[in-house]
Amino acid sequence: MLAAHTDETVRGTRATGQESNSLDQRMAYATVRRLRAKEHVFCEGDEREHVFRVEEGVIAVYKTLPDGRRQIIDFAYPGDLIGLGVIGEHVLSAQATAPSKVRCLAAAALERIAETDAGLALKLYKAVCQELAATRSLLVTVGQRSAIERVAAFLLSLHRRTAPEGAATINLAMRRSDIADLLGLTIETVSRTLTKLRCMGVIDLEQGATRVRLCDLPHLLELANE
Amino acid sequence: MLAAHTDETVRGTRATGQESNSLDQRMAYATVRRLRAKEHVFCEGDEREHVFRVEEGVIAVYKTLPDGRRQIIDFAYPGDLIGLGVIGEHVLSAQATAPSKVRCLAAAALERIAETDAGLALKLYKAVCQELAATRSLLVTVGQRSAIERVAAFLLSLHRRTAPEGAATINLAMRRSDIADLLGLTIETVSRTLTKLRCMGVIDLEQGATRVRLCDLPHLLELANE
DNA sequence: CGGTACTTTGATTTCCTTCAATCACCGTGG
DNA sequence: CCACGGTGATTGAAGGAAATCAAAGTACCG
Repeated sequence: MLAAHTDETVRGTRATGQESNSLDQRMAYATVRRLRAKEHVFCEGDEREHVFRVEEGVIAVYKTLPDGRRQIIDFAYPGDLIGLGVIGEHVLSAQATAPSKVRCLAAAALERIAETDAGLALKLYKAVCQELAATRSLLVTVGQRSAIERVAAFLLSLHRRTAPEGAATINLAMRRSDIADLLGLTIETVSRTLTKLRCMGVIDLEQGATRVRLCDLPHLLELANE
Repeated sequence: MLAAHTDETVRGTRATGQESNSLDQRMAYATVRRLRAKEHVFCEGDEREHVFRVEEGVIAVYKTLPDGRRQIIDFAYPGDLIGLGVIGEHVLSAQATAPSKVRCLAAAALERIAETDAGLALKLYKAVCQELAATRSLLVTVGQRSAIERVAAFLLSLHRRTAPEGAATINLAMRRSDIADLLGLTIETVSRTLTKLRCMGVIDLEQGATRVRLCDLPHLLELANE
């Protein structure tokens, strides 16, 4: 936890607008890149030149094992930052699961500024802390929960992070295989679990399995085990 | 459960505003707390007053679910910081798995200094990035690997983080239940897997199952799948 | 339409968990 | 010194949750 090592994704800080706004300033000048579904933002081994902020869509940040198994570390939604904290090469890959837009920031410049701008450095710190909390939460889910608990927890976190206030319907914007690789399950198990939740009356699947209506949030919360 | 914080006065150093070594400076004045095996450094829900640096022993940082299941997020070894990046209350618990010593730093003071000291802020940022990388690596292990791969990966990471240069023997300094809760397995599976590794001639168990000699590192690396 | 990519559902297998018993280690006190 | 109780580790047998294998169903797009 000390020592110099590399690192990657980070969730965006809430747009405070106050304090040091070096980050926001640079955002305004950054170019936007459009991505089709399945297109990569960067790959493991790529030189790390930019930090990205998701503007639209969903970006899956993941790690692949030599034999092809894949663990998705996080889905980045609009407002989230990815690519922070890396020295040298990327150790993770990032891929759009749906058509997306990202804003590109020169990484070197950002960190050079942070060396003298405590406000910006603190902002980066907070952003990474938030990302760490999310990763820990996923670790608990994957390490301790059953399939139905994992899926319930995933739906709830998606709801919390992307649904507008009060909306009960969430847009998956990703395939079953993405959910499976996030939760450490297979696509078959994800599919079976979703149908089980539907039969229980907790959720409803709409529009060719891409949209999910959370009919019974309390029950879903209970199933997720907090 | 609240740990007694009787001996924790951090002697009054003033914020020097000096760059890179504010952290080390404060370390020098911080008091050391001794912990017995199983004693808690802090618990979920405790007010977060300090950041700790492990001086000796092993501290397990973990999260418990309402029904008692436990996921260890990380083992902190000498040199590691714990308790960073928390606002308000602790959401995790930290417990010594063996007799340990930690150095206590006032969290509020540390972060107040970071507000104007970019060097310190950047240091905190790097430390959290480091921790994030470790957590992600564990997530990949727990989400994708089989029991034998998990145990092999654990032994290797323990070796990397704690073994002196060239040493092939590692000291577990924790129970099977701690390893199980880290890897998302049961104590029985951990035990069986260790004996299987012993039968394969990859490791050797010494001193009442608390020390492990890694006889065949290349094979272990292969088993861990990178 | 026809083809592709993705999802769902079913049958079977596997790995890990659960339950249960035994064993080993260690400090204590008779 | 050794019987003892307690904690933790190991081992075995049985059961179960999810993986794997296989096939059919469904949406999408040229």
